[in-house]
Amino acid sequence: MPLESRLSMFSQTAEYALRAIVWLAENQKVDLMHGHREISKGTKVPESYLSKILKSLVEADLLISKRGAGGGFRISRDPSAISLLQVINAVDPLQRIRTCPLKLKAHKSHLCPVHAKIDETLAQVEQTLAQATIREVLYKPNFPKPLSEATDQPS
Amino acid sequence: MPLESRLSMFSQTAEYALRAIVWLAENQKVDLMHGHREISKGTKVPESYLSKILKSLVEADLLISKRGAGGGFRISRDPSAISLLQVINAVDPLQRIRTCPLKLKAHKSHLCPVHAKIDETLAQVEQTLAQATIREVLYKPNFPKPLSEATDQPS
DNA sequence: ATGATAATAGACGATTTTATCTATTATCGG
DNA sequence: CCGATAATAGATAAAATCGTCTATTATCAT
Repeated sequence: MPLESRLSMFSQTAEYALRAIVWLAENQKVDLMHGHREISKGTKVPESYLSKILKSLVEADLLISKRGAGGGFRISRDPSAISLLQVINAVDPLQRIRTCPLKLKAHKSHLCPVHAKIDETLAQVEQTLAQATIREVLYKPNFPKPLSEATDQPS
Repeated sequence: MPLESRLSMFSQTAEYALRAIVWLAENQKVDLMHGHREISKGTKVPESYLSKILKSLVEADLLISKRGAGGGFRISRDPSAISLLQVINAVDPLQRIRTCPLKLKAHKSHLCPVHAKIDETLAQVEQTLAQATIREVLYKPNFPKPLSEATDQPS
C-alpha cells in the first residue's frame, strides 16, 4: 500500500494557475479587467490563494494587473503566444535533474543511468508542455467548454 | 517568483524507492539478503524512512523480505521484469486524470481540452516509465556506476 | 529454550505545500 | 481631496509529505 498520494505529478498550484489563465483567455474583452473574486468563481480556485498565484503570473509577465476601481487582471498577450510550460514554470518550475541527487562527485558531469532515464522523462514532459499553447486548450468543437458546465457534444 | 518548489515532478519517496531497488539489483547475490541499514548506507536514504519504503515494495511483490538473523531484503525477480513505473506505483502511484478536477458534471465522460492535454502528458510519462526496466538502468559502459562513486568514463 | 538479529507496525515530530486573514498601497469616480 | 475599490504584502493556520523513534513479532544460532 502506498504511504499517501498526490493528485497528479503536477502541483495543485500549477493546476490552479492553468485554470486562471485559461479562464482569462476565454473571458477576455478589450480593456476590461477581471477581479480575483470573479476569477475565483469561474475557476473554483480558493479566493485568497488565487491572489498569490495571480501575482506570480504577473511577475512572469503572463498577466497584466491594475489596482483600484475598475482594476483587476488580464492576459498580457495572445493565448497562442503562451505555452502551458510558461504557466507552470511561473508558479512551480518544472525541475530537470541537473546534478546527481546523491551528490556523488563522479556523477557530476554525467548522470548515472537511473537519473538519466528520469531526466529523459522530464525532458519529454518539458517539450510537450512547451509546445502546447493556451490557445490550443481553449474551446474546441466536440469537447466540453473549459471550466464550464456547458457542453458541446456531437449530435 | 515561484511560491516554492519541489525537487522534481516525482516525489522524494519515489526517488528513494528507485534507489533502493537499483541498489538491490546491483548487489544481489544468491540467497543473500540485505538489511535496511546496509541499503541505507548504499543509497543515502534515511534509515527509518527507508524501512517504510521497503515495506511498500514488499507489499507490491517487487521485493522479498525475511525477518530475523540472516534476514533482510532481496529483489523478487529479474531486474528485466520490473519497470520503473511498477516501482513508482508501489510507493506513490502516478495518477492519471480520470475525472474533471472541478467536478463539472458536463465533463464527466469527456475531459475539457485543458485537462485532456495534461492527461496526455501524464500518459506519455506512464508509457515511458512502463517501458523502462530496472535492468536498463543498471551499469552501462561509459556511464557512472549507479549509486556509486566509481566511474567508467571513456578514455 | 534463550538471546541476538532484523523486519513490521504505528505513534510522533518536522518540514513543505496549501490556504486564510489582515494590513497596506495604488487607482478611480465624484 | 475623499471614499470606494482592488491588487500587493506579509503573518498566520491547516494539511500533506517526509522523517524519526519505540515497541512488537518473526527467525536464526547456540
